Amino acid sequence: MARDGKPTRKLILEQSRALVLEHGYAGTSIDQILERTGITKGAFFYHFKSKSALALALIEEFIQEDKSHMHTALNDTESTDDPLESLLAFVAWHINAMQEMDELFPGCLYASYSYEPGSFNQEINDKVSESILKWRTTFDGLLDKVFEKYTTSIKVDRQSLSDLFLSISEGSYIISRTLKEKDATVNQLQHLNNYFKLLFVPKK
Amino acid sequence: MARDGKPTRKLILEQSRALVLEHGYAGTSIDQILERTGITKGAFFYHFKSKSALALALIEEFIQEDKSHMHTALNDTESTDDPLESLLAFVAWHINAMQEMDELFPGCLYASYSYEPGSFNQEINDKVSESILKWRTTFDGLLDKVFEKYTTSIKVDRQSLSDLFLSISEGSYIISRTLKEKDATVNQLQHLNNYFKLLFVPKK
DNA sequence: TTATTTATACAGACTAGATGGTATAAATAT
DNA sequence: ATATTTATACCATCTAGTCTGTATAAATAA
Repeated sequence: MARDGKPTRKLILEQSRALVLEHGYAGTSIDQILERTGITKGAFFYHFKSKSALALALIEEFIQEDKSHMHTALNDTESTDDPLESLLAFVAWHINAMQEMDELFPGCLYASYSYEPGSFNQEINDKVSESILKWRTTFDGLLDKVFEKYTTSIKVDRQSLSDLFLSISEGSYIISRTLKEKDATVNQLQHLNNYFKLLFVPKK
Repeated sequence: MARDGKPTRKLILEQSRALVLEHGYAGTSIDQILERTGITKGAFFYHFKSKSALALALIEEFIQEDKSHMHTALNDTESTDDPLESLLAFVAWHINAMQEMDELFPGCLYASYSYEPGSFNQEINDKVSESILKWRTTFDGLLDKVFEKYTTSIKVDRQSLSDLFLSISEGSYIISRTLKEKDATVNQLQHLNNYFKLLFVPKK
């Protein structure tokens, strides 16, 4: 056959993601990508038929990784008896993952894309929405189990509780980026677990 | 004297902000701005000597508005005796402001700029950082007073507590934008106040 | 074995249009 | 009379995307 193109494709995706997170998608030119990767235009357009095809591949890869982490976290933290323990462990899993990173978190493509939706087609924007919703439904599942055995110490809005993890995560990424504070996300998510601990009390 | 240019400048800033929040800064061309405002290139470059001068003006105007809201909120909510009440009222002020909007919140320029820092010069990026820090120090002030009269029901990290408002706000904006759910921010911030209520207990 | 084919992977010049920005002269408003 | 705005032509550079050609390596056939 021919030489293996996978490393090249991987290199393009890696460097493109980094560039997009620093300049935005529209602010990232193909020439910049070529410079950063050391490949040529021919190679780039062999792997991606257009810039928007790259945008799609970037978000699809990011979504894959995101889902993968989510499932790993779910599997690693499902407790047999106590659903609150599972919930706290799930959040703690992500806290731990963040803590183990030795560099600043490079940023979330959902947020990046969401602040320039006009640069993308419907398909891409829909994928971002779906991914956000996936987080909501995942927490819905975890919280439903908690509410079977626990009640809340004060009255709260049940629905929006499912979005709090993503809210805090995304918000903390922005703080972390602008202030270049690596531990921002870890600290912020810890408060989410504090909230859960204070909020839920065993039924009866 | 001569005719007044202020309305034109205001129009440029208004429409540019909207465009930047939808396409990003790099994704917004001057031609797009001309089309949207109905003015000509001559008029644009009469008011802004370059595109980056517009970027600076946009963030400066946004920062002004942000500070103005912050001060109004502080003044409207300073309670004489109870610092916890002030804190809760300060958050509630923003919840209320969000609730009174009849359209979807168009987005935060801090977040927009922070996801394409490579498009801006140091001066602009520094202004964004400063603005984020301003929120931190503001909450530091409010929380310091709370900690004089209250203690926490569980052990928490005091420092990062000052960033939680901005974290939740920024994160909820992203959710609100992608899912086009107007009330996301209101609901998320309510959980912050819930947390504060549960966390703080009067000293002795 | 060796020559040839074939599919894949890449190189780099080239193009048409977009981009930010300039220049200029006339028109418009106060 | 002066600041503002229009209208339009223009420029250098950047942009995404195309094109033709070439290198690679495995499969095939002699």
